[in-house]
Parts: sequence; structure tokens; C-alpha cells
Amino acid sequence: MEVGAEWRLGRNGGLGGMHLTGTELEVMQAVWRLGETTAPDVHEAVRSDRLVSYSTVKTMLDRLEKKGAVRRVRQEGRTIVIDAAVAPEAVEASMLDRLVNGLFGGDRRPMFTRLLRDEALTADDLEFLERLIQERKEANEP
Amino acid sequence: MEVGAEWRLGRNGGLGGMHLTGTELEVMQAVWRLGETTAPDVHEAVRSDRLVSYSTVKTMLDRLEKKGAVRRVRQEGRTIVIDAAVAPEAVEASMLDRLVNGLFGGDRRPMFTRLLRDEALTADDLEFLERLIQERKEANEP
DNA sequence: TGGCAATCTCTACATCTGTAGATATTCTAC
DNA sequence: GTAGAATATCTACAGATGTAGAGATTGCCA
Repeated sequence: MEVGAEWRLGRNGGLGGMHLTGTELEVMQAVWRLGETTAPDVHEAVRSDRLVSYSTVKTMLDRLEKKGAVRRVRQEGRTIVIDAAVAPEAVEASMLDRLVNGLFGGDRRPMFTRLLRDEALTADDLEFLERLIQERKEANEP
Repeated sequence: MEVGAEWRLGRNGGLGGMHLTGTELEVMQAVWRLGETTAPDVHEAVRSDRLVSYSTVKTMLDRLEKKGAVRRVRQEGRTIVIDAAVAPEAVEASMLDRLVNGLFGGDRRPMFTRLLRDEALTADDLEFLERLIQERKEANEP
């Protein structure tokens, strides 16, 4: 596959993983937080962060459904109960991957370099990272 | 500023840093590789990776210029010589930031967790990371 | 010096994204 | 049972994105 192809793959992400756009992600995060929920409740949740109409949120939910990120589980009265159909970890991982691919051709090291050069990084963050590395090492060679 | 606002900021990124879309990034990377160059040469470079017309590349260069990522340095005959106006590091950092903000509300730790859980990570990668951490620590407390 | 090849500029257009109004439908409280 | 509230569906639209053809311009070789 030519360089950059993965980066350019369609929006659904069937194979390459799920990509969500800014507002989609925002709405999806509300769904993750709420668990089984409804459009009005998601609207409520998102609206507590910023001004947005019910229509907008509902459109996002519909698009998320079309993408397979959300699914309808049942109907209560005339209200549709929905739920996440993908785990946040999966979306996070694939979006991260996407960026690493586009930005660094899939090589994680320049990414680490960039991350570690980040001003906002605290000493605690560094320790946290070290612990992760240890865990990972142990998992690798038992 | 409300949660998620940075994520939703416009495309230019004036304050929040420069954001480049997929094809823009691809073209920009060619410019970075080539240094002072011309549209035909950039086209040549990008085309060696994938099928794309001169017009497309030129449009991208024009948009990159409008965004301030590329600038014209002089004219040779009727050919315009251009150059990058932003460093790759700056774009990489701000795009990474953007993702961390959107995905994890700016908290780098879940990001590290995700990264360290990556299957494709080698032992060498881990060592590389450890070295980065050491360097960073030394830089912090001299 | 005249025409060709190269290069630039302009315009176009399909799709995606963010946003939301208009309209239809159906509970539910009285 | 009926009106109002709640909810869903449909339609719209402006701006961003990826892609490229058409047409203008001009440097340069024969």
C-alpha cells in the first residue's frame, strides 16, 4: 500500500478503525458516559458543556448510528433507547493510530519525542509513564 | 472556555496552532522534504507516492499558503519558488495536542496508557522512551 | 519571431461536517 | 378525546475538503 493511503481511507473506517469528527466525538463521549440513554438525555449532557440544539445532537447520533458507533437497543413509548456500539478504547486507539500514521508514517518514536518535549508535562506524568513502561516490560517477558 | 472548545476552533488554528488536513499534510511533508521548491517539483514528489494531478497539488499549495504554512520566496522565470513557513515540529505538536484535547480532555496520561498498550511497540521502542524520560528529567532538574 | 510546452490562475463539483429549522407523530395530562 | 409537550424524521445550508479540468500566460527553442 502506498504511503499515506491509510490516512486517506474513507470516514467510516471499517477496517482501519473508527474515526469520529470533532462534534461526533463530543456526542459519542456523552453516550459513553451515560451508558444506555436517549437522544434528549444526550442533548442535555452535551448542552451542559456548550450551546447546541437538540437537532444538532440528534443528527450526530443518527450519523454515529450510520457509522456503527451507536445502536438502538429498544423503544420506550416513542423514545428510542440507544447505546454505544464501540468501546472508547477502540476509537481512541484507532484515532491515535491514524494520527501517528499521517504525521510520522507509523513510527512511534518521533511521536514519543514530541510528547516528551511537551512543556505541560509534569514530574508526576513522567513517573506515571515510567510505571507504564515497567508494566509493559513485565508483560512482555514473564 | 467551555470543554471541547479548543477542539472545535476553526481550521486555521491561528492561536491553537496549525492544523493540516490529510492531503494538505501530505503535500506539506513534501515541501518540508524538498526545502525551497516549486509546485511542479512538489507534484513530482507527491505523485511518486500516489496518483494525483498537478492541479490538486497546486490547489493544496495555494491553500497552504493561505493558511500561512507555505510562502513564496521568489520567482524564477514564470515559476514560483516556495518554501515552508512553519516547522514540521510545530505542526506535529499542535496536531498532537489537538488530538489529546479532543480525545482525553487534555490529560496526557490516558494517552500514554493507550500508547503503551500498543501491540506494535518493540523492546527498542521502550528503551528509546526510557532514554527520552531520562533526558527530560535532567532538563527539568539541572 | 512564432508556436509549443510549462506553469499559473480560475472555476467546478461531489462529499463531509456542523448546525439547525420545519414538519410529522405520538404520548400524556386534563 | 383533545390539546400541548416531547420526540423523531426530513430537509437545508454554509463552509471545509479532495479532486481536477479549462483557460490564460509566458519563457524558450527552432
